[in-house]
Amino acid sequence: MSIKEKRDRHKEEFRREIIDTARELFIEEGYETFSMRKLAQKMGFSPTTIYLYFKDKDDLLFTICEELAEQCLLELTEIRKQNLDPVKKLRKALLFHIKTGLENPDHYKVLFFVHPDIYGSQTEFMQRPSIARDTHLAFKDIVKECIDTNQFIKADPETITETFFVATHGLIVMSIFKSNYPWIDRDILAKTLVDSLIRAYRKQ
Amino acid sequence: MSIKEKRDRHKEEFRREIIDTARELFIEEGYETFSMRKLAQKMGFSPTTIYLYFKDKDDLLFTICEELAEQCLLELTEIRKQNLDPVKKLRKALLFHIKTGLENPDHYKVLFFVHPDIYGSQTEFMQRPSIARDTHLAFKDIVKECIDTNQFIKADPETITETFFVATHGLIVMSIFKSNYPWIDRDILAKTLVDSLIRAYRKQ
DNA sequence: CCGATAAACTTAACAGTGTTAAGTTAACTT
DNA sequence: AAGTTAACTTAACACTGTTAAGTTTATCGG
Repeated sequence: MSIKEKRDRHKEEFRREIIDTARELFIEEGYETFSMRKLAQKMGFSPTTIYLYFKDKDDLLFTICEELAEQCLLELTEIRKQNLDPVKKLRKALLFHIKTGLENPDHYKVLFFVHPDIYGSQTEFMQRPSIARDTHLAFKDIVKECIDTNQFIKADPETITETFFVATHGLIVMSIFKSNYPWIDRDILAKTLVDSLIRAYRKQ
Repeated sequence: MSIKEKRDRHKEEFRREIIDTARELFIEEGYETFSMRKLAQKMGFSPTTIYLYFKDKDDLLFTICEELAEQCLLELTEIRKQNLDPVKKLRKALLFHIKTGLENPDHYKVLFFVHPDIYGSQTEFMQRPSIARDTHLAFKDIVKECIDTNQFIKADPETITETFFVATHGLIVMSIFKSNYPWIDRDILAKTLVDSLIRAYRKQ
C-alpha cells in the first residue's frame, strides 16, 4: 500500500503544482487571456495532461479562486469573533468584502462570472457545504447580532444580508469592469455606500 | 449624386438588416454563444462581409445594445418630466433601471461587460455625448431635485447618484449571472434595496 | 458601347481556443 | 518475464474572431 500511497501523494503534489502555476499565469495574464494551452506550455506538459487532474478550464480556475475565497472567509470569521460593536463589525466586514474584491479582480470575476449555476437552489446551496455558503452565513450572523442588540430595526436578516451583499457586489463589479469608474474616489464611494446601507437599518 | 445617394441608402439599409438579424440571433442565442459566423450564415453572407459594416464583434453588439439603452433613456426622461414627488420619481427610476436590466440580461451584459474602457476618464465621459452619460445625468437631476426640495439631506448629488447606481447594478448583475440568486423574491429585494437607499438619504 | 475604376463580396487562411479519442511509453504487479 | 495499469502525448475535432488577397459586379468617363 505504501507505493500506492506514494503515487497518490505525488499526484496530489502535481495537482498543487498545476494550481500554483495556473494562479501565476492567471494573475499575470488576467481572466480573458488565460488559456489551458499557455498553462501547459509554461509547465512543459501537453495540454491534455491537465485534464487528468481537472475536469475542465472552469474547474481549474474555480479551484484557484476558491482558495482566495477561503482566506477571506477566515478573515471574516476573525472579524466576527472580535469584541466589537456589532454594527462596527458589519461595517468592517462589508468594507473588507469590497477591498478584497477590488484587490483581486480576476479571482472575483471567476467566482461570480463563470460556473453560472454552481449555487443551485437555495436549499441546495444551504445544505451543501461551500465557502460561498459559509461566507453568506457569516454575514447573516453579524446582521442578526445587529438586530438582536436592538441597534437595527426588526427586519428579516436574510433580506438585509442579500440587500447589503448585492449593493457591495455592484460597487466591486462596476470598478472591476469599468477601469475609470466610479468617477468619485473609490474609497469614498465604498464608505458612503456601506454607511448609507447601515443608516437605513439603524434605529433612530 | 443621386446614384451615390441611392448606394448610401442601400448601405444604410443593409447595416440595419445586419443589426436586426444580429439582435434576433443575439436574443435567441445569448451573449456567450453568439458568433459572427452564425450571423453570417443566418444572413446568407460570408462572415467577412459584416466587417465591411462593423469594425468588429464588439462594435456590432454594442450598437445593438445601445439601441435598447436609448429606449430606456427615453423612458427615464418621461419619468423625470412627470408631475410627481421627486422622491417617488427617483424610486420609480431606480426600479425601472432594475426591471430593464433583468428583462434584457444579454443586452445588459454587453453594455457593462464588453468594451471595458469605453467610458474613459470622467471629463471625457462628460464631454462626449453618449447614452450612458445622459442616463447618468438624468438620474443625477432627479437626485438634485430631491435635495433642492429639502426631502433629501444635503449631500453631494454625484456621490449619491453613483452610490445608488452601483447598488442597483449589483442586484441586476447578481440576478443575471446566478440564475437562482437572490434566494428571496427578486421583486421584494429590488424594492427593499431601493427603499433602503432612499431611506438613508431622506430627512427625518 | 467599351475600357478603367471603384465598390461589394468571397475564398482561404492565420492564429488562436477548449476538449477528447486513441495511441504510446513507463512502471508496477503477479 | 508477461500482463496490467497509470501517466502522458499525438493528432484531431469543432469551433472562435479576423484579415489579406482575389473575384465579381456595377458605375463612370470618354
